[in-house]
Amino acid sequence: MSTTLKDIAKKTGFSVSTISRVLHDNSKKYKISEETQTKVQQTAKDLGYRLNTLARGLRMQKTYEIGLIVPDIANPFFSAVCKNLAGELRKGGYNFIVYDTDKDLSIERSAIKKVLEKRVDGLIIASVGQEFSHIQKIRDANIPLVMIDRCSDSVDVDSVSVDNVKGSMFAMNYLIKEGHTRIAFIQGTPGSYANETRLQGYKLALHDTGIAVDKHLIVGNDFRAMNGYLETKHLLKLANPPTAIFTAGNIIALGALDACKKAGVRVPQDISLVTFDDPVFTPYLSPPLTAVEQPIKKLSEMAVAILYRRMKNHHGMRKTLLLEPKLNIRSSVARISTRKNIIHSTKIEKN
Amino acid sequence: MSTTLKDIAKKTGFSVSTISRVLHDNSKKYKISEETQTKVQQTAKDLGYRLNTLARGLRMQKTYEIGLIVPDIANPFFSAVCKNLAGELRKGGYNFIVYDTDKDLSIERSAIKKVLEKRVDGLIIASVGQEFSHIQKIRDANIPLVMIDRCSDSVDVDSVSVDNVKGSMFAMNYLIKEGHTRIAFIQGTPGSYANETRLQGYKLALHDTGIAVDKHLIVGNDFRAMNGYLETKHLLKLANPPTAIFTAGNIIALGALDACKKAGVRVPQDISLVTFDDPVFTPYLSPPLTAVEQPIKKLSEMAVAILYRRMKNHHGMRKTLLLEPKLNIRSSVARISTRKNIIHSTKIEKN
DNA sequence: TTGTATGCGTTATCAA
DNA sequence: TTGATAACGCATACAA
Repeated sequence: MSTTLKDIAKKTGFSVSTISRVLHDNSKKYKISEETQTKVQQTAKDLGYRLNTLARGLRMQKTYEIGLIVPDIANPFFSAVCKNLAGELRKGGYNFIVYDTDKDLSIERSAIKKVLEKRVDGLIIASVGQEFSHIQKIRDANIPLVMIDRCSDSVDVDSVSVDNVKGSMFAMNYLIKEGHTRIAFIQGTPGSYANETRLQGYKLALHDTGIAVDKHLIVGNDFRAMNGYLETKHLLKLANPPTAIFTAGNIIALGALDACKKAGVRVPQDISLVTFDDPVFTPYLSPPLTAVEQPIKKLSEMAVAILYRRMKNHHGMRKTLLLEPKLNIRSSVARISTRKNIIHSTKIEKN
Repeated sequence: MSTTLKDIAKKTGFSVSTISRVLHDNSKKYKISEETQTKVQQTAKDLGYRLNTLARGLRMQKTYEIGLIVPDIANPFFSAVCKNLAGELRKGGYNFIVYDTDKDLSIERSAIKKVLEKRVDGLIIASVGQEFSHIQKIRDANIPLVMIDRCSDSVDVDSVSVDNVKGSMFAMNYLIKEGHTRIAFIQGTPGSYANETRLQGYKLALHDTGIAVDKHLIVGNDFRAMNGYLETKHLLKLANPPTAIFTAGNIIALGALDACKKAGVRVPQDISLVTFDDPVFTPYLSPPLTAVEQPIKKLSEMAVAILYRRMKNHHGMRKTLLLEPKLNIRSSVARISTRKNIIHSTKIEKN
């Protein structure tokens, strides 16, 4: 097996405590002679000594590990969050363990179990679904925890997330300002936090400007490209089609764009398109898409900051942060006049 | 603190071993009475007992954890690998710890150190750079290890990777078959494994078909969009510009496409474009890009399979797998005749 | 069917 | 300046 402090002790003739002190302590504290220090360090190197964090963690009741639980690490949003968190935590001397729950609540439950069994010092979680009682339980067990990309008043847990409602409203208000009134919303997975909040923003913006919500213009059922494609095709065939489409996620937008292209409908001349979420490729599409960007770096920094705070003080007040997204205006939206609107819809009807 | 076996023992009156057996053993082995079982399980639940994997790992010399070290988890390729590995390992009852080295060798070194200190049962690593002696050392320490997306004859380590050379050749041969002879290569980061192997395939394909390598057509220096943009702009201005561009990575291709669009050069009518790597968005670009797809799922499955094999047998023969990529032909390449070639280059010169 | 005792590798307390 | 010893929580060989 691997070398232990004991092995080094035997070899050098010193005691285990001495070895431990020169190897892992801020050894100066104990006034250990230069001589023994170098001797110990040398034989440690010779024997290929390697700290055993299991033993240390057990003894110290601290692992310097943070657990991260996300629904889908292949989603660019979460992989970016993951990367930023990693960098941020590294600064503080923490490592982290990632769990991908594959958007499955039962996997999420077992991930939580596993991560707690590992005695992580803290937990960052983007839960699936809208029901957070199992997360409340963790909090109640006094394990430092912060929810990200999700927040709920029904639960007493620290959280930092992006204001999806506001993001949607930014997009919608822009569309409305450009003269659009018939705006479709292609949803992601109904019931998911991201979808429901974005939908809410969509409705709110319409409501605020006195535009009636047309149920026929709210379509779709998941975050994939095919959904965007099919629903766009459907929307274009409507008797009174929308002049703009707002999609709940960028992959949906890809499908929507494709459907337009295949139907010979030009973006933005014939129809405008805006999407939530703004990964690397949106500026390079044809046309470059106007999109709602989420402040990922900020989100990660804040999550870590709040987690540290909670680790220091288990009983402080709950803290919830709502970060503001940003609308990146590019070339997928055209200003519209009533007249143009009519011409446009006539043209579409032939399709 | 949290409840331990001891606590349950005290409360129920049984010994710690009994508690341990009913809670973590395949308890039937020991013929423990139904009565005590239910009693123990009940109080375990009441007290909110949670296994401590540190203690168990220390005792059993096994952690059921696999370390994963990648250069950049925000890169769609690696985040997909990560996701697939997670699923694959979960099947076998293993968890995993991810480290993002941010393409930094010193971070990689410390990540390796950390992960070994955690006494992972195995390690999967996509190292940065081309020099693998530090990885050889891990192997020499008899820690089950498999390199992914990288392989080297200079090192005695299991590995599974994609045949980048072949991938490049697929792309190049297709271009050549379509009549192209002046084909530019926009590199990623020189010295990186991905870049060097892809470059090698580029050169080899030219060599095999008797086309001389023109050094002026090999340009670029990193995997980012700006690099693709700048170098494409430069290539288009050449006195004798290429009729096709092959980019070492998809983000480079985004920049290249953008440069063409801004210069009024049509893809594929005026210039053809092929790229290595094929994430979700390539089919949705204008035009949909012909691209080399890497077999990520297969790569992950094989990596885990080889790792398991190595965990069972420390001293088996070295195994290196080279997976075949696949060329997805879409609409970014045009057949070319000599005449068209000349017209094309004249047109470009005005730019 | 259940209990006792030991050790995994480390740190911390107390003593020398 | 260094050492002996206990404890962290668990699993297991051996006893009963």
